[in-house]
Amino acid sequence: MADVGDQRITIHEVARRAGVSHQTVSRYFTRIEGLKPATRQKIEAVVSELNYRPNLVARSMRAKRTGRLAAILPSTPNLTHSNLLGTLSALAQAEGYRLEVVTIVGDARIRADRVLELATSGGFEGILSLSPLPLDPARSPIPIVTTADYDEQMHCQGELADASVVRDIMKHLVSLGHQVFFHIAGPQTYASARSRKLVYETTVKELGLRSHGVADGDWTGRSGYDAIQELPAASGVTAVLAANDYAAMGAIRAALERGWRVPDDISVFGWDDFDMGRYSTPSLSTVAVDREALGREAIQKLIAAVRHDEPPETTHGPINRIIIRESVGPAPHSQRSTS
Amino acid sequence: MADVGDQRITIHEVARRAGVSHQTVSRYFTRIEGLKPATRQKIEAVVSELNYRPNLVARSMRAKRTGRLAAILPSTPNLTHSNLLGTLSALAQAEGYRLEVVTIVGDARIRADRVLELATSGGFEGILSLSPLPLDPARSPIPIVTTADYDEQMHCQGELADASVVRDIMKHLVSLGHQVFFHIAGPQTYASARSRKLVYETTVKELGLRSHGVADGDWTGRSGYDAIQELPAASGVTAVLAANDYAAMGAIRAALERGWRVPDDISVFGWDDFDMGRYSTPSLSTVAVDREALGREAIQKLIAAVRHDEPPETTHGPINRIIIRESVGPAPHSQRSTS
DNA sequence: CGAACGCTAGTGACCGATCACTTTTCCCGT
DNA sequence: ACGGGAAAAGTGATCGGTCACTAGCGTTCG
Repeated sequence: MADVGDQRITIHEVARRAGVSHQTVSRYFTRIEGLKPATRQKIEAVVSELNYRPNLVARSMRAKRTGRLAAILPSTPNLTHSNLLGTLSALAQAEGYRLEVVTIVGDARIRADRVLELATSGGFEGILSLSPLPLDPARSPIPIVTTADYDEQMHCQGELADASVVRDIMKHLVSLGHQVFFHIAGPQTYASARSRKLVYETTVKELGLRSHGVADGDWTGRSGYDAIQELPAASGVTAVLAANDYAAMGAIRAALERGWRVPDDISVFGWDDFDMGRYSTPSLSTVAVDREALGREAIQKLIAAVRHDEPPETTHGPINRIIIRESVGPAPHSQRSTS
Repeated sequence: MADVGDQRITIHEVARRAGVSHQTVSRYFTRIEGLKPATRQKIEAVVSELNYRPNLVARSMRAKRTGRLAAILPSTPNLTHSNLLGTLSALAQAEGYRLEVVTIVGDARIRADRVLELATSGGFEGILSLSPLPLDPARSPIPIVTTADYDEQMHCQGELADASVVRDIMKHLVSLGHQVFFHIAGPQTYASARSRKLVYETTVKELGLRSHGVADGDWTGRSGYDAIQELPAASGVTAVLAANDYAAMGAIRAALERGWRVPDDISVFGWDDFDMGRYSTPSLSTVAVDREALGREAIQKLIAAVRHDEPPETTHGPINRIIIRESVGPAPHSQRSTS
């Protein structure tokens, strides 16, 4: 048994047993080169015998540099974040940082509090938030970057990308003969949800389309289901744009239950390209978001901020890619006419 | 405007400005009572003016007690963990601990390494793992508890619960006239996947059923899709048990594409009760897992270990609940041997 | 009235690492 | 053989808090 009596092994204990000074042991862990082979061997033996590992808390207190970044995830499961996290982690690692992914549960105020706590805790050098935060970054002693997907400011420029896709979708639907539209929105606390709604409404006006309006949703299947179920029978809606794939799934279910065929009577678009959408019947038309590109950009921005470097110029290609699957088709010829 | 020149504000600076000793400021943050109102007010004023918050790294170095627990999530999206995390967080908070949820990406070895690093970092008092870890808990200086869902040892006793559900499902299918079964398994690194497979095979023998065997899956929709697509046309399989809902969705898709009606020609069972399963067509028969109960139990066990208390006796009710939806029906051209 | 006690506040050591600086050792050229 | 300089190793201070102990002061009670 290595450690006896609940006593944590310290660098001094290792130094004592190896017959060297504590500083030499410290060097062993920070700059491997610059030690005589004999010395290194002595230390190595003791370290592996005691199974010693430096106390990172103590290290980071003295050294200031912890080499750790935190990625804040929302607790809502509306993100396919697995790939994204892998990418982020790898990128951070390549730059010499470790990425710790932290999920914070609770309402907006609690989450902002906890993030501020993380920021002032001294444990991290920078924070990357993947969810909206009602937080003034100036109150934080370390850089906080919000991903482009949710960042207000970035959306002023990123809006074009988002906008063009929503417009593209609607134009495509128009070319298939659709004329009456319906939008199931996401929570308006999310900039991305706000943006999609805004562009939807703008495009309706711009192209002179008819819209049955916008339903308030919350990303869930139920919200999509309810929205369609409450649609008047004579609304004439033939094209539905849902805020994400869950809502779209619910919408399709409700439509089928009302006896509307999808896509023969009504077309449905989702957003996010969740795994399940490919395998459901009908399979889901959706928008694949290149979250990797967004994440890459965000973490590069963060690392630059941590290092007090100039932020890298943002050069991303197309972020959103439209995927047409079975849930979208031509508008029914028989005009189920007006309200 | 608060902090000037990148200089972190320390407790001494606060003490100086408030005209008290650093220890008094420390008391202000640890034990609010025991300060004269006048003193407290002076400190409060300075604290809010400077926007000071204690450095948690320094605090936990001296105090040893960090009050923080880490919950390790797998990066695979096969868990509906949102509710669970809320529950865990609340329970921990009630016991005076803060729960930090950490997602670790990478293969098993990397993840074990990172967990060990977290354990020895001094930042946490205990670790709760929601994914399998190839790690010897004895190597960790702090308690590591794995949730019942994945823990080898617990499964020896928890197996009954799991087993009875798989058996119940199969018995139900038999009562509907099904005789030829097929199992799409999950990764065998997961104890839960192993257990389901084991019980499947046992029950096949026990009830004298015919089985087309077990396909190796990885929780994904694709693995379910491929498994069904590769099924020989004359296999005679009429009942499929998938390891989770994703695989089940893929299986249904493949079946439909081969011209098999679900559930008229073939019945499919999932596992996990994901949101989408309720809204897909056909809706998915599945098993709802009371992860909250599992999580509650696990975190209580962890906190007991951290405090060197006796572990609480495990008293959970039924964990798994079978949900029958449209994807399951009577066997085709029924030669029912029913009850 | 004084000793005992409780409450509030202060002093200096200490947690376990690294940093800055100093001392010792080693190697090499003349 | 020796001086010089680089490489290796050591010494003590330090990061920002809390802990253990002590000092001052007002209140209570014998």
